[in-house]
Amino acid sequence: MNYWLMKSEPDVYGIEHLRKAAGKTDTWDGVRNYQVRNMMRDDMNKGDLAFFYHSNCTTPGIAGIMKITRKGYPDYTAFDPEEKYFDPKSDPDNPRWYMVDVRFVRKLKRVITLAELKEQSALAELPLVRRGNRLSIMPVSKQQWDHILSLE
DNA sequence: GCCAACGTTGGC
DNA sequence: GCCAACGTTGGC
Repeated sequence: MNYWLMKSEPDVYGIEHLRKAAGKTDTWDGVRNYQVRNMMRDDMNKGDLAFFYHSNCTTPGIAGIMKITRKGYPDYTAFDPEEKYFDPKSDPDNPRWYMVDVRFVRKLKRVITLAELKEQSALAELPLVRRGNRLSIMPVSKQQWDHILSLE
């Protein structure tokens, strides 16, 4: 089983949106980055756990935990011209973009802030805290996962 | 709102 | 295949 960190802007889609979704489950769609696409398509599996990270907001940080409930499958929002993330180059017969399904597990007792994560030498290798990193989904090692939870 | 960093696009 | 221009991300 793998661990992940997944970013979203809470003004657009935060952990409360997921908590209130039907079945507390939703699609993680709209990813239009090849590196992240590859991870969703090849490496994310049903049963994996992921941190829900709030980005581009007043206090960026980890807000909760979710579970992957469906492994990577074609992101159908890419096929719909009405969708914000429509991509005419993604062919339903040869999809360019993938998504996964996620289910709310719980909120953390408090948001573990980016500033705090940056102070942790144990997390120095986490892409999130590395300069210039732009991955919206990244792998988290078991050691990093446990360390982050110990901060809660 | 600024801007550094980085990915993508497209002309050549 | 190079690389300048452009667009996006996301912290601050």
